[in-house]
Amino acid sequence: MKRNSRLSLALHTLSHMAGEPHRVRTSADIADHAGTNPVVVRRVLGKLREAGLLSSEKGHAGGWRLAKPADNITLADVYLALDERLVSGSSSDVEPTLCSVETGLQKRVADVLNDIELSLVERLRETSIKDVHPQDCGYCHS
Amino acid sequence: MKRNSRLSLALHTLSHMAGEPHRVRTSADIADHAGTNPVVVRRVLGKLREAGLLSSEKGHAGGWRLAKPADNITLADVYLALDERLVSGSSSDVEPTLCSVETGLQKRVADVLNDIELSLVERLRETSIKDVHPQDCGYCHS
DNA sequence: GACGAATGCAACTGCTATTGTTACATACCG
DNA sequence: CGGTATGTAACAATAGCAGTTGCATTCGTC
Repeated sequence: MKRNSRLSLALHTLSHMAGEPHRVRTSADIADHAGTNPVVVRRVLGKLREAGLLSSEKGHAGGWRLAKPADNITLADVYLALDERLVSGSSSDVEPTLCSVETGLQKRVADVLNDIELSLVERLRETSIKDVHPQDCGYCHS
Repeated sequence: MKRNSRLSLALHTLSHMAGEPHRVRTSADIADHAGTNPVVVRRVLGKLREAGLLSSEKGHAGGWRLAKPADNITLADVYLALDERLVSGSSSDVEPTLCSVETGLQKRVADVLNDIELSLVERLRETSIKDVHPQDCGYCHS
């Protein structure tokens, strides 16, 4: 696949599910549609389940389903569920070997990047999974 | 270094330069302060020079300098100069093997991510390098 | 209870991007 | 000319991630 594949795969799958919320999908089905592997699907979707966005069931008639209404799942939920930190790296990785000017500056740069990160999340919160799903999708009986 | 090192290094260096705009710095100096390698510095700063944010001079008294006033360089300029595309991957990488429903959905997801990317750049345009530099920096005679 | 079908999970393999490093050509200034 | 800087190419080392295989577990159905 390509860059940003986790986020892309998650959005793709969720948007697909938004069309037919009651249908249960297996990771094999999802993997086929997304052009990837069932295990990869389970890895990504597992994170979404931990965040309460999806529910999964084992066994014969098992599979994946939305755990909340599609218009109640925002892109921010997905983004945060995947532990994506696009702008700012994980915090508290300051290198103590630098002089005081540098550590101050590094902290300032990190603060700025954190602000950007927060803005990004706020922006993501404005769009829901339902918004992602094509309005004129003739294949779904939503 | 860590994640987002290019952007981090660029902001760090530019913010440092914003304090003393006239001082010429060698890539060795910058590398020392940033805890990395002169060649890495030249790689990253080269991109910024291509974008017209920095100027460099070879030879004995050479080095790097701001090419524009610090308050005229925004984070968006830096971000775009580095060819960073955090949210949306490079466009037009659709896989033609999928059915029409999937390609439509993929295009929709890509469109949404592109919108987010644009929002991010707009947000970045609101902050300048001068804003990043600490206001109370006693080491700089700005 | 046995069997099939699904998730859950761990381990391993490649691939790719990025950083770090070395080496060398080039340019500028005294 | 010599010293000092950038510019650039080539390579090694690393890290993250997709992909894959294998197996345990769980649930429904026969």
